Amino acid sequence: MDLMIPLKQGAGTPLYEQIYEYIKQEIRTGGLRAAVRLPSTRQLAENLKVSRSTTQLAYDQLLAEGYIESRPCRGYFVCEAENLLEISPAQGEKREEEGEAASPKPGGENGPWAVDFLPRGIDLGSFPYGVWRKISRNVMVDGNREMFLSGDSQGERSLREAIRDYLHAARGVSCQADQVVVGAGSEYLLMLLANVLGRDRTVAMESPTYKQAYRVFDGQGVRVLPVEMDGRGMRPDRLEESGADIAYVMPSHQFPTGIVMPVGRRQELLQWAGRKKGRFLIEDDYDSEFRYRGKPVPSLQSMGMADRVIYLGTFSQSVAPAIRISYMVLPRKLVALYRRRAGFYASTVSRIDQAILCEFLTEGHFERHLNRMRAVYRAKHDLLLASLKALDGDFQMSGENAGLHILLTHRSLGERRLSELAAAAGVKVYGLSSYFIGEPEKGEGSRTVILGYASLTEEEIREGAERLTRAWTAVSV
Amino acid sequence: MDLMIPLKQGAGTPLYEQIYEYIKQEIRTGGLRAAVRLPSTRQLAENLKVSRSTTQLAYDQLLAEGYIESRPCRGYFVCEAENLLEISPAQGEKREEEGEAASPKPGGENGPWAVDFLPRGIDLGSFPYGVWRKISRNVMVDGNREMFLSGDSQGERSLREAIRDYLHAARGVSCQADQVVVGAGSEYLLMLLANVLGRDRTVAMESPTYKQAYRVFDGQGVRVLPVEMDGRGMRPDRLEESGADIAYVMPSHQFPTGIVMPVGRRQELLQWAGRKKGRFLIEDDYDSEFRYRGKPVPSLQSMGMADRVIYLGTFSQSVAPAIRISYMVLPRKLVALYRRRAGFYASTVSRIDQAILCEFLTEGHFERHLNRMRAVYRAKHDLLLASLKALDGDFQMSGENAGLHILLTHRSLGERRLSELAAAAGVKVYGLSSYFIGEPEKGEGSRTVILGYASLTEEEIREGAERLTRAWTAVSV
DNA sequence: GGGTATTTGTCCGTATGTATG
DNA sequence: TCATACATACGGACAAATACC
Repeated sequence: MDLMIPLKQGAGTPLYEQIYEYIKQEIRTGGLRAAVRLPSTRQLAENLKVSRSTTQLAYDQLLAEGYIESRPCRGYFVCEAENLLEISPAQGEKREEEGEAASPKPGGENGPWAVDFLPRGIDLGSFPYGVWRKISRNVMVDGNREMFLSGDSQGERSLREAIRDYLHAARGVSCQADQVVVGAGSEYLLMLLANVLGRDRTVAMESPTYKQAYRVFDGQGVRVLPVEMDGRGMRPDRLEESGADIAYVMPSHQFPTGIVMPVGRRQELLQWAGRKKGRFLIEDDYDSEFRYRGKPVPSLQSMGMADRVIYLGTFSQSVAPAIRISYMVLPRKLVALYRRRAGFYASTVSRIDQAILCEFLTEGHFERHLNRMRAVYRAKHDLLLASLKALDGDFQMSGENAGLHILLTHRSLGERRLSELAAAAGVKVYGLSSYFIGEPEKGEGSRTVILGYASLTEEEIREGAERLTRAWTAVSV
Repeated sequence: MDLMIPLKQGAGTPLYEQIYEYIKQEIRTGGLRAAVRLPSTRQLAENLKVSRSTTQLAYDQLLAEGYIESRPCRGYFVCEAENLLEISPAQGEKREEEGEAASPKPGGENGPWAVDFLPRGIDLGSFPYGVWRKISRNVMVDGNREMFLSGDSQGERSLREAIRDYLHAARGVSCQADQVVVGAGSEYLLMLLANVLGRDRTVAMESPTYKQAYRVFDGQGVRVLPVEMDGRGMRPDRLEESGADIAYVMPSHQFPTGIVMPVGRRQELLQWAGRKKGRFLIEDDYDSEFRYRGKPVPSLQSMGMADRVIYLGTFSQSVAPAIRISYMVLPRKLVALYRRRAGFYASTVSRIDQAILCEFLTEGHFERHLNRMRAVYRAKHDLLLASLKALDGDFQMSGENAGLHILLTHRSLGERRLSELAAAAGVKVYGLSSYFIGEPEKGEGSRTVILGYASLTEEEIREGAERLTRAWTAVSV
């Protein structure tokens, strides 16, 4: 006997009921004739990958309703079913439920610091643990055993489609799922890119920039050149002069300066890319999810010339760092090259995790989560700015419309001195200089510190701001 | 036979588990020697004053893990258990739950093939889904919110320690946790290695070999040279001639040839490595977990000169491909270099997944799983060999003491012809030639096909062997 | 030496405890 | 508190092997 019963875990109806319904139908429709022996509870349980008592429950119910009879030590047998009345319940639907929960929770320790304004932190207090756990449970039900087999090297199709949909809706990025590559972190994807584009390349980077990206390129043996920025981002003239054929930029919210590249500059960059064969822009759209003011900035990739832009995004910042799932969108013409040069690398992300994230996206949890986080971060952001009001005279603030950190530039004191003063007050702030590549900055950059606030509680922000105000005003005077 | 097993009712551990543990220890310590008959379930039940199903459950578990075998109507007998894994954690055993169940089950589709002897497959039928799910639930409880933050870039400390313990116990590898690097797949770790060792290197590889490793090195811009093998593995004289400074080898069970490198050859390789500064051996210990006969082969890393050996292992094969967690053990002196050149890469494995795997290891589930899988694979292996008996005259078999595939070399027909004949019979077999790097083989290698059996059911193996026998004997005559 | 009682692995239905939401 | 699902434990029925008469 081999009953193939399609089971769906977490689908409203309990497992035993699905089994019960299935067998009942089989008996009624004659698929199972009288006196036929059903599979034993053990057999069936093993076939269906459920516990024995689940099949037991189903059989019990069938037993109670007279569909089957039990002969101890022999098995369950289908009854003569002549007078089984067909009660078809009108349409009794039940069960829906959604099951949500979770509310903000304070974070943890800050090491030796009273307050640590760590950049690129994240607030996990509002993370929907419950939802994540629930999805993860659903993903791992036995019906999904193939989850444990190896999957698509480019990332699960369903996840890539979900990412495409999200990017299209939220960032205007236009692409197909086959252009999306999923990997364990942006750094890994950049390594792949080095493979795909080849190492005899020169990458232009903003300075200061996201140092990790620089390190990856450098570690991969790719030449890296810093290219001068102005208030609108990377300067196209300097880029042209540099001789680079790839430019790594963060147009929507440059890290760490927070500069938002205006449309005009974007178009200049795109023109640069289009002028010669083999030129590409790598658009790192890190933390574009968090804008508090002004119209959302369209992505470079969405401004035409999509065949020159490699779009890079991550869920480390927007979902949770531990998740370690990032993605890139390759231009059509690079997809084939990717397949040839890097397509043989098995996906670095667990298929299970991909499935969890996919459901998180498609069921709308991600959107809800982003909205929630935007509100949370905005509150912190506003609070920090308000709490630092007293520093207005001596400092210039920037990067304050988006992102998860702000920059403070003092009119005279250097970042070293600022950090020391802050440290003496038990507060850790970060100098800008460590983000420069090439020669360190002499001007404003050398008098600038970064304050990340994402991982701090409101209380910590207040306290940190207060301490900083005290520490920095005492000297400035 | 009179086993006096001290049982404690209501002591946390279930009765059947106490029985199981007791007998397992007896077998391991030699108190119960091979071929000895155990008391029958009834006898033992009566002696211990428990139900028969209690003793039954205990025996079932021992059976699944290969400690004992059952001969119907005659009794249970202790197996030859030379290479049963024993990970003895230094001290404090705890052990809570155990919860195991499930036995081999058919997989899914084979595409257009009736039977597909895919190499490097895996049988997930016996995977302890329940345990994995449960652990995963435990890991994600609210107390563990920091699981969602980013963790150690080298891999979670606790996991690295668990891996060290396992390697020490099972493979004799001696190292500290800080030498262990965890990453999303061996390929990724090889990419890191290219970073650490530098790209102006020449890597010697066996041919045929694991093609993915070759592709990674090649893609990373590292020179790769095939070095001739003989029946004992890579030839040291040819290695010396080649001018390579790194040798990638699979001593314990070369893929795909299945050659086990004898101790003498190992020492020659170690000597080669020691002769010049900067030379390293990369020991890929892929599938070393699965040996069926003969004494377990010690790892290269454990033979002294550990400072010249980079040990590489994975859980993709032994746990599940989707898990995507691999590890490498760096020589002490490379650790600092790793930190400098690749330490800034955030870990590519989700912290959550690491925690799950860690508990899977430390709670002994991995050990049990491996023992069970060894029993499962050995049964398939024996079945395949027995089913192919008729081919003995025309074929030579090799690689039959370990691993998850065997090699068949025909006395005259080429692999192309062999594959075609098999395909005509609806069976997919794999030619050896695609595993060669450099010029393709002319001799035996060109008449050899690979049959992987891990992912096949016993029924499929029987059927596949039958079809192959028909297909190949018809022509040979 | 051939039939029979016993032993044995195996399969079975059943009952109860426990964790979770 | 209840529904669901899983874990543990019990003992009966049966066919094949074996021991015994």
